[in-house]
Amino acid sequence: MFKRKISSIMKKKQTSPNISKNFMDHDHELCFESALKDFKQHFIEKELKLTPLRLKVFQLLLKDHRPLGAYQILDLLRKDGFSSTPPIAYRVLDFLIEHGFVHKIKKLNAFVACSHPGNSHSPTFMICRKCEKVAEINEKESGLKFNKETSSEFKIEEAIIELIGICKNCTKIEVI
Amino acid sequence: MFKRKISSIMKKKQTSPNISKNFMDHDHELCFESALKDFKQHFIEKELKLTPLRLKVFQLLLKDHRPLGAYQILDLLRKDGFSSTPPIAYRVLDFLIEHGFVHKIKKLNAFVACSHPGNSHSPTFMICRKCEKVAEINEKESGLKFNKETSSEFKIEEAIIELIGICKNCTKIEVI
DNA sequence: AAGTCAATGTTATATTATAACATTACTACA
DNA sequence: TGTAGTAATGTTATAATATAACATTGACTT
Ligand SMILES: [Zn+2]
Ligand SMILES: [Zn+2]
Ligand SMILES: [Zn+2]
Ligand SMILES: [Zn+2]
Repeated sequence: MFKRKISSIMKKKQTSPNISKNFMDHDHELCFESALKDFKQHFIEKELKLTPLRLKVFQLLLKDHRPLGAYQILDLLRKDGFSSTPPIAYRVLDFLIEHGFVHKIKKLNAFVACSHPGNSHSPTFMICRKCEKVAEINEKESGLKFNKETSSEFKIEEAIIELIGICKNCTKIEVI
Repeated sequence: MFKRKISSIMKKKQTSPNISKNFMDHDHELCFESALKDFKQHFIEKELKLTPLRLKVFQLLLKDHRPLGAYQILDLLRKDGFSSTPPIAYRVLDFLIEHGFVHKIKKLNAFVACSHPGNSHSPTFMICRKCEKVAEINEKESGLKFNKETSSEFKIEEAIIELIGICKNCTKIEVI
């Protein structure tokens, strides 16, 4: 009976994927460390060079699920003693984007750490205009699909999908 | 029997919406004039002021289903004797966007004439990276939907959806 | 040690967009 | 008919975002 209860909880967790974790209270220290570990692991697997600059930029982007603009990143780099002219940020960001560790949010001209690094993918972003946090959901989670018509008419190579609105947490706060 | 044939043709036209007309050969003069007529009609209905500048910018955007950047528009305006400092273009574009006559393509930092003016909507764009033309499809045509999970987790107010790829016409050309 | 190469640093500039204020030209109505 | 109000356009300056081109560094190779 006890076991059953646990398994029921487990099941509930699985069927309700935590797609908006980023917006809600969560153990962000754990979240941060886990993402960082993943990041480092991918560098090893792909035999990429993890330099202090690349690490620093990724850590900055992991801070709080809020995207950072290139010039915000430069300011933060300056504080840490790195060089801080525009190409520094853009080059590192290009590298991290190319290898799937970072995405650019077109709506904001800003950058976020990828939530599913390693796999190339066409992510969908939810952008809360209130708390300004961003969550990335993958294709399966979003339930997003184009109909046969569309796919037969146009060979899709890349999809930019950004949803702007209000997150669950900010809705909750609004009601109070 | 003759009537029947016609209605069958009509039906075929309806069930196969011409969502990628913009990419294919078509009577663009008709396309242009029809869009322009619509545009003018909406100005009357909404009691907006159709100035020479607004008309000119919209006409420029109707030219060939290719988006134009603000500074491209300014160059074209200059040739027509209009003033051509940045705020001129951005203000007119803001106005046209606000009233649903124009959209901005984030991927390209460029602007296109709306294909379904009058109705506020969250359009989906198909952007051909080869011929650089753009087609707008509405929600029903795209068959795009988010699952219940997503909509319960996040209150969507605006959706930016841009599909980059190769259009039907450019695919055809590639094969040849 | 000299050569190679990727990463970072530096300088300059391109591209996209907005702020702030001035002028024009149409409307209202005194 | 003049003048106050207002929306549109014009002007000047500058902000924000991004890239080109070349120099330096430092690790690794031979
Ligand atoms: Zn977190
Ligand atoms: Zn929020
Ligand atoms: Zn046309
Ligand atoms: Zn094409």
